[in-house]
Amino acid sequence: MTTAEDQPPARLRALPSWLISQTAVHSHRLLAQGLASVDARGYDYRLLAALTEFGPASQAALGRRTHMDRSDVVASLNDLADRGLIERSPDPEDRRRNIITITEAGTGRLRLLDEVLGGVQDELLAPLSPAEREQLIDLMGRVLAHHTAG
Amino acid sequence: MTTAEDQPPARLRALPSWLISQTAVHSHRLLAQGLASVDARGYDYRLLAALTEFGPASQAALGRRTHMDRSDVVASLNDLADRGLIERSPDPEDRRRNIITITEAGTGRLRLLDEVLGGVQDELLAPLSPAEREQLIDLMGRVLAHHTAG
DNA sequence: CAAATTTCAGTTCCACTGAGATGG
DNA sequence: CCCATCTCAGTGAAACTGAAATTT
Repeated sequence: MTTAEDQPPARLRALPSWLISQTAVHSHRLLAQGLASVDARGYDYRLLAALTEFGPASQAALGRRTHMDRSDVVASLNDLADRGLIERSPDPEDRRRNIITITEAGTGRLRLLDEVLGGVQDELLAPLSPAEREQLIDLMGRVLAHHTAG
Repeated sequence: MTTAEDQPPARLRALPSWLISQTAVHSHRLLAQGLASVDARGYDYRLLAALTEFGPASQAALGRRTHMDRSDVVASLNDLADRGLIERSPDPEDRRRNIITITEAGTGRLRLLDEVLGGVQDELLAPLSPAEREQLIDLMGRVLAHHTAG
C-alpha cells in the first residue's frame, strides 16, 4: 500500500500557493527543530534581532518591525523577560509606552540563534546551487515586496 | 511614526526561511480569503481534488495523498459529509475502512473552488512574468522534492 | 473628542500527538 | 501479538480580533 499513493493530486502540485505552503511547512519544521534544540522559538529571534539592529524600542514598534501581532509581542516579551534576555522600563517621554532593552545575556543568546539558523538555511536550500539560491531569493523577494507594499 | 520603522531587521530579510514564511503568510491570507468568500477552507479543496483525481479512497489514503493529518481528515470529512459533498460507506473487503466517495454536488463544488483558486494564483504572482513564474515553480519544486523524498 | 499603547481573553487555520476501539 | 484504520480529545505555533485601561 505504499506504492505511489502518496502522490498529491495534479491540481495541487500545479498550484504555486501549494508549493509555497508545502515548502513553508518543511522550512518551518527545520526552523522549529533547530530553535527547539536550544529551547527557543521563531518569535524570540525576531524580537532579539530587531532590538540589536535598531536599539531599544517600544513594544508597538517591535511588532511593526518584526511583523508580529501586538498580542504575541506581549506574550513573547514576557517570556524573554523571565529569562533575563530583555528588560522593560517605562518611557519617561510617553507614559503609555514601555521601552524594551536587550540585555547582555540577550545579545549572547542572539549570537547562538544566528548560528543555529545559519545551519537551517543550508539544510533548507541543500538541492540548489548558489546561483539558484540567489534566483529564488530574488523572485520571492519581489513577490513579497509586492504584497507588503500594496 | 510611520517613517520606515516597519522595515524588518537585515538579519531577517536575508534569511530564505523568512522569505518563505512571509510569502506563505500572504499566500495563505489570499487563499483563505478567496475560499472564505465561498465558505470553504484549504482542507476541503485538497480532499475534493484527491477524490476526483484518484476516485473513491479510504480516509488513511486521503490523508497520505493530501499531506493531511489523520485527525484533520476525520474532522474535514465530517464537515463535507454534512454538506452532502462526500459520502462515507463501509469497505466490504476491509471492515476497518470507510470508503469515501465524492457526490455530484461535491464535483460541482470542486469546479467552483478551482475558479476561485485560479484567481488567487494570479493575484499572488502578479509581479512576476510568466517565465519568472515558471522559474519560481521549478526552484520551489526542487526544494520541496528534496525534503519530501529524504 | 480622537488616536496610540499595553494588556488580556479568545478565535481560526494548520500540523500534530496520544489513546482507545475495531478489525486483519 | 502486531499492525492498520478510524475516531476523539487535546496541544501548539502563528496570525488575528475585540475590548478595556491609560495616556497623549
